[in-house]
Amino acid sequence: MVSGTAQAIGYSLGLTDRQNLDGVLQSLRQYATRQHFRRNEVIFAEGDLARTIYRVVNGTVRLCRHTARGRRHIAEFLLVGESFGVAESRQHALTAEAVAEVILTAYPKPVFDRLVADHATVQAAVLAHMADNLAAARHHQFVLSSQNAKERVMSFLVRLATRGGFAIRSVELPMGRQDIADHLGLTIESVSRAIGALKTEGAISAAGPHRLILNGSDHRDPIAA
Amino acid sequence: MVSGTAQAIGYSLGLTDRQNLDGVLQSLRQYATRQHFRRNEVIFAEGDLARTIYRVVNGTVRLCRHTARGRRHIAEFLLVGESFGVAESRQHALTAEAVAEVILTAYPKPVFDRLVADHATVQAAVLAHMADNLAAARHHQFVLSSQNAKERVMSFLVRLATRGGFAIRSVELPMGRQDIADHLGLTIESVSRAIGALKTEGAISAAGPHRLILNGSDHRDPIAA
DNA sequence: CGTAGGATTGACTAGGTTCAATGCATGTGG
DNA sequence: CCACATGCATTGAACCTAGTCAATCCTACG
Repeated sequence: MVSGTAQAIGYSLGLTDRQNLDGVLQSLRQYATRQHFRRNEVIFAEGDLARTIYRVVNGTVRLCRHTARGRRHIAEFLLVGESFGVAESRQHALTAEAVAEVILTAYPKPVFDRLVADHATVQAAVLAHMADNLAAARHHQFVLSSQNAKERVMSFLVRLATRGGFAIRSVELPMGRQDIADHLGLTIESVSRAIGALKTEGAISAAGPHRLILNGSDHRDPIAA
Repeated sequence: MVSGTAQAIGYSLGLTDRQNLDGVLQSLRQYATRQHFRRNEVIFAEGDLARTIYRVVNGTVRLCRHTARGRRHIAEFLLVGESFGVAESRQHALTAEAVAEVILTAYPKPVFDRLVADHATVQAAVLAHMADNLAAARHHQFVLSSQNAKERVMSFLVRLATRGGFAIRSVELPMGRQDIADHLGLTIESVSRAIGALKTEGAISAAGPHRLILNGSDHRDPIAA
């Protein structure tokens, strides 16, 4: 995911930028295949054997869990340039689905695992990747446990906007309202109303349901606030 | 200097046998110190430099985050035998506090890091440890986003009871109601009412506020349910 | 056009929070 | 040994946010 920690570890070990996870995968490009998935198509399911590591070339992926009672929780969205399936030891703990049309690069896990076993710098990259995932998961824990509907939606928009680098004011929402709801622990109606409220407050503006603009430099971290 | 020493230790102790994190820490026991903290004492704070890895010898630790508005979120509790501070690259992302009197074993991080860098089996252990943490964090995401007050409390009790091994019916709650509330995203009153409701339903019984008994084999996984 | 799927809005309800009071231990000083 | 204070936990009542159920509105696409 966003590789803040990866950078830090990389520097502390005197590595170059190529030794983050992307660089590692790059070095496996001769083993890579390109895969294409349609909207809502399952990439792998919870419990499947983990044979492949993926990197998003285009589109958006959701990592989710379905309950027998029909409830669904989306643990994470993967955007362009982000990788998933790296941490799994044997089986996938979550289901991966294409939010919309998705193109992925697929790397065979055995080859990757061998690279990990043989190179300390690769191991550091994997550790950093997992540390990033853990930090993201714990941030989301905080959002879910301590924020109301409007705050959750705003946190989500800000995180989307700031993924992978510096703040951007214009946010594209590749996923539908139901996906957002299942990620934030809300209903689709509450998400809609929260977005509406943020619009009337002037915190955001809309250029269609899937394109929002964050107004003001008010994107302060709700944790610090 | 540190590097050579750590490597020598690794070899001399036959690290291949010590595949989990506990075994790894065990091999560092000559560098370990014992630390003692009182109830509510801060072990390290968010933002502190990560110099030490801890293992709980006795008592319970909470990993939490305090906001400027006075809200608090407890990401995780650490019980006897569990380790924390392993994942941190440079700074601690969370604050660690003693829930009650706590005794910890402290391992200097530089020595540990050196061991990690030099031994593939140690790296595998650290990766497994982080994968466990990530799985726990994502499970908690699910609890927070998809369950109501009673379900959250029940999930919490079941997880406490089944930590580290097989199901136990009698659960000790080392933490107070406020800690549980801040972990589950509820208020102290809702936790109290949920426990009361579970008692009248017969799902649990109480032998004092800090000792509960889980009745029935009804500890079904709410995810599968 | 007309249809279909998603998004929005409205009215009502329910579950959790808030505020406030009471209960129940433990500990301390007279 | 009792009286009181202190810190949690529990209980009660009013309120409010988000959920539920249902209708309507878009907008993209045959």
